[in-house]
Amino acid sequence: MSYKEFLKRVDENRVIIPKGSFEGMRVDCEIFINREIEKSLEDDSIKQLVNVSKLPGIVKKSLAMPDIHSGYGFPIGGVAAFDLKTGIISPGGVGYDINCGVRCIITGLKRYDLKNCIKELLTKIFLEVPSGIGSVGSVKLKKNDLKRIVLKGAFWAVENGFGDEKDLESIESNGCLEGGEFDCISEDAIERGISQQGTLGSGNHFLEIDYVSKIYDLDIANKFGLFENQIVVMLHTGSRGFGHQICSDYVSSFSKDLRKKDISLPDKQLVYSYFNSDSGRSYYKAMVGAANYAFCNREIIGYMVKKTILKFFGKSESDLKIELLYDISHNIAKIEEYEIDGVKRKLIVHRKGATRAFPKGHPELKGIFKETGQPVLIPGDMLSGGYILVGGEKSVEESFSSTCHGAGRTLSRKEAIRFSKRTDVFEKINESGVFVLSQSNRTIVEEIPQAYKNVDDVVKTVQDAKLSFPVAKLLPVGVIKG
DNA sequence: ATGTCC
Repeated sequence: MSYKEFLKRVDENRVIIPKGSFEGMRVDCEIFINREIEKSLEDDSIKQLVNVSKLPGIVKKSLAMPDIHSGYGFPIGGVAAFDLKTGIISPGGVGYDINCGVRCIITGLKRYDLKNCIKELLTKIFLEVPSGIGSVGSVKLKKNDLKRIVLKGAFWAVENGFGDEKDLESIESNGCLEGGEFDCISEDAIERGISQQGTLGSGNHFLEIDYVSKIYDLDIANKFGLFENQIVVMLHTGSRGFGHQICSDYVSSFSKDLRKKDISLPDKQLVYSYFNSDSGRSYYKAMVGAANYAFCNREIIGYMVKKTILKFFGKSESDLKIELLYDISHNIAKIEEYEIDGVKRKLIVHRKGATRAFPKGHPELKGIFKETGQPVLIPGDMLSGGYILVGGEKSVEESFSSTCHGAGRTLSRKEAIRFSKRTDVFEKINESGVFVLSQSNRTIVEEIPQAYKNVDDVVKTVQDAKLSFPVAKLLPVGVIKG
């Protein structure tokens, strides 16, 4: 049986699976996807989306963005909101890399300035920022430091000289979620977290030097300080082994609890606990701790990148104008309020491989972002670069204020490795003119451009659906793949 | 994503 047969196209950018198509569905499923990307939609990710629609307390719809692909329990690219009083919270709805996200740093440099020194500069950054699986050592933490990071997020970096205070207003939730609790985090997680702060990690994590290849909205680009041929840095990482251990601890404890209560699941990976329960609240507090760890991680790495570039050119901060544009989360569950059928309700919104995208005027946005909408940072594959978007006017009502997070995979990691055995994947990279560095060839092979959807098609869908719209397109010059 | 299988 194919899940695809149950898809009904409602407009050029959306398909639904109506409630009732499968037993146990509590709400409709809805995927923002145009006809072009629908061709690469896999049955397994639709099945996962349907499974999510069966979970207790789900509100409105089980949603997915055009970059949907198969994940642990929940699909990546999925958005699911649950009632705070009657609904659940699920580690699989957040992902193993809690608060994985993207940071964009803008500079006063132009493409031309790096023409003859990109390899040298990127190599310096590669030596400065630890990357690769199990990478350690960029900041020495004591247990009390970790405790404070869990509470304070990116602010810890600022108060310890690894960040700038003015950065905080350009980080989603100011770089700190409230309610992190150290006591809800295992000794194993603490042990892993202590050594990994300020490291990039592996897999799809990266640090990229791009140039602005196109401006779509001149007014917003001006407000953001973006201009054509400008050099910007995009970095993508999360909470490393710390968040991973927290996710895996709660997956196993929730799984035991559910077995004890004899509750059957549509998929054993779809473990959950009621938000309004001791175990549910405990996961939430630990998840917030990991989210704060990730905010701190990106702040520290951003600071190291800035220092390295300044030293490389022998210039001062004011000369090179290196500033944080924005820092977003795309693996997180957040408490947000929405009006549902005329009634205001508090929900726990799970965004797994989906980005918050508040439109201009949203009460939570401050300063310049109130006028422009929230910046949304979208990486593509390592050769295609990515986009800077802003939240669009339909996001709040249509998608719990969410949009896509990237290109989305078409090949699993295993499939990418298999593909690489019969194709010379390095040829394409070498011919591209993009300088790629990695600790591991395996990472490159898993992350080949052929393993990803076309990011332009993904962005076109969310733009046409008015969930977010493009401000600038970025193209890579040099890439560090973890 | 991940001390890529305690």
